[in-house]
Amino acid sequence: MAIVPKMKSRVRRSQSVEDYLKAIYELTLESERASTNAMAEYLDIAPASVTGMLQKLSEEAKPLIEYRKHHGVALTTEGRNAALETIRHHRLIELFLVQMLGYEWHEVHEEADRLEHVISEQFEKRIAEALGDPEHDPHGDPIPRADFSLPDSAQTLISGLKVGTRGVVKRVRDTFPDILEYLKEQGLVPGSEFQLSDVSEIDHNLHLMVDGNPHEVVLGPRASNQVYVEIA
Amino acid sequence: MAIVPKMKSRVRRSQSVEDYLKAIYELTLESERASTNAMAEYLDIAPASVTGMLQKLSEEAKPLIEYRKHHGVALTTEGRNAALETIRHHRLIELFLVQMLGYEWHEVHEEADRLEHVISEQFEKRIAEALGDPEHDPHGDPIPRADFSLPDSAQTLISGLKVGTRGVVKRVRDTFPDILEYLKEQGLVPGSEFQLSDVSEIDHNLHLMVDGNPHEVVLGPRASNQVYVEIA
DNA sequence: ACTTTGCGTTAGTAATAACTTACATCTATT
DNA sequence: AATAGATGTAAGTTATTACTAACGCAAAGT
Repeated sequence: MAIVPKMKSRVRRSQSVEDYLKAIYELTLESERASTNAMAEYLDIAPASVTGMLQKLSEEAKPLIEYRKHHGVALTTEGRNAALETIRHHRLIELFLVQMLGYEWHEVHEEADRLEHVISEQFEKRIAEALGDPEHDPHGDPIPRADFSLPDSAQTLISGLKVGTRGVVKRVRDTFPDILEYLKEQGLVPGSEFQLSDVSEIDHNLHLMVDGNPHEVVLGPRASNQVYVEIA
Repeated sequence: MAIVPKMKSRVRRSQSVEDYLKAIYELTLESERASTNAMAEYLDIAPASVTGMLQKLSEEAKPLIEYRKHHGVALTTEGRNAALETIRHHRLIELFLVQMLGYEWHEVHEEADRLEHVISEQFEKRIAEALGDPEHDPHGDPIPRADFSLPDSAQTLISGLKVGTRGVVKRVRDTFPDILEYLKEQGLVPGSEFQLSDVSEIDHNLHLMVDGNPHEVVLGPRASNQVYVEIA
């Protein structure tokens, strides 16, 4: 019998499971653990369904998550790596769609959300190569490397800046397509330079002048918490 | 309320349903109707499962299939179009993987089988454009057009030729990956010229000389029924 | 026309992943 | 410490899509 080279043959996880892992990863960037309700809202699923899935996942032999009743959930190292692999897929696909297929910046999220679960290691490798092993996706989010390490990325939220500050947009989270579309219309994309002209203390609105856009741009808190910058 | 332009928003069919429709399409190229057992074998599924799915599908409001107990199944016009759309996806993706991502001819089938179910209309349009609205995939299979019409394709099986005939390989069905790999090794790919040197009446083996390959190539019936040619 | 036999169907079950409804528990405030 | 309101869990159901085992139909031979 021929000796077949041992492939790093990824364990096939269901689309659902991969989505749960991604959600936990994103939510535990903010706080230590992700609560059941936060998960339910993030995934647009009933809280009871989340409980069921978390129990199932945490009872497996080599658990991907660490779940404690009434005290939320966190990822194990295994789970974190699995989440990063899916996120790597997602972000590589987004860049691929923009660079190689001419998609617009704001059109790629849904497509990537479906494709990320079905592409092979080979596909991942080939688009990474074709794109020159990129470190950031079209929104400026860091693309996890194949070894699960993360490139540097902007951590300064635009909502925390002082009036008068000049800066460059580095990164816009892609959670809400409507926000993406709005920011694109206003010229607020990674690379745009701007100056913060005013901050309203009452409603936390940001007023800014974006280079190349003659009108003032107003960002509510929902939008301004998605935009990361580098101070000029 | 704003008037939203009516999108040709494809009905989302499950991966399973799309696979059933593709199978019926392929099998009804040979005979009028597809039998339950033939479907089961083609899809590698138990016959009872096939019966269940066919009943479910045929009881829908606008059925995609026409099913008669004990007498097999055929596609309705709706079903045929749905099958052709999936097949269009599959074949466009295969060509895309070869031309734009450097896949080998025989590596694309599995990847396309997964991707064909999840790409959007937009993705389909963009790769079709990028590839110049191609009419044939890397195996020479015709790519259905967006209006469900089919380009011409070779219909002459190599297994029907007389000894001494010279011809050009036009098309190799991609149902069995092992056959594909073997044919590629022997240099029998679309475009290859050959001469049929002998036909064994006993075991129906074909013996041929392929231009560029010094050795004689032998094809059993399983392989030779997958290869279509044009006579020189 | 009768029977055989293979093909197809029915019936009953399982896994996955969602749901709703009703109940339990935790936490913050009094 | 008691308790209201927020958050979480349990139980039971649904939809898909597969399975096995056992029975029924139909086409072909006698």
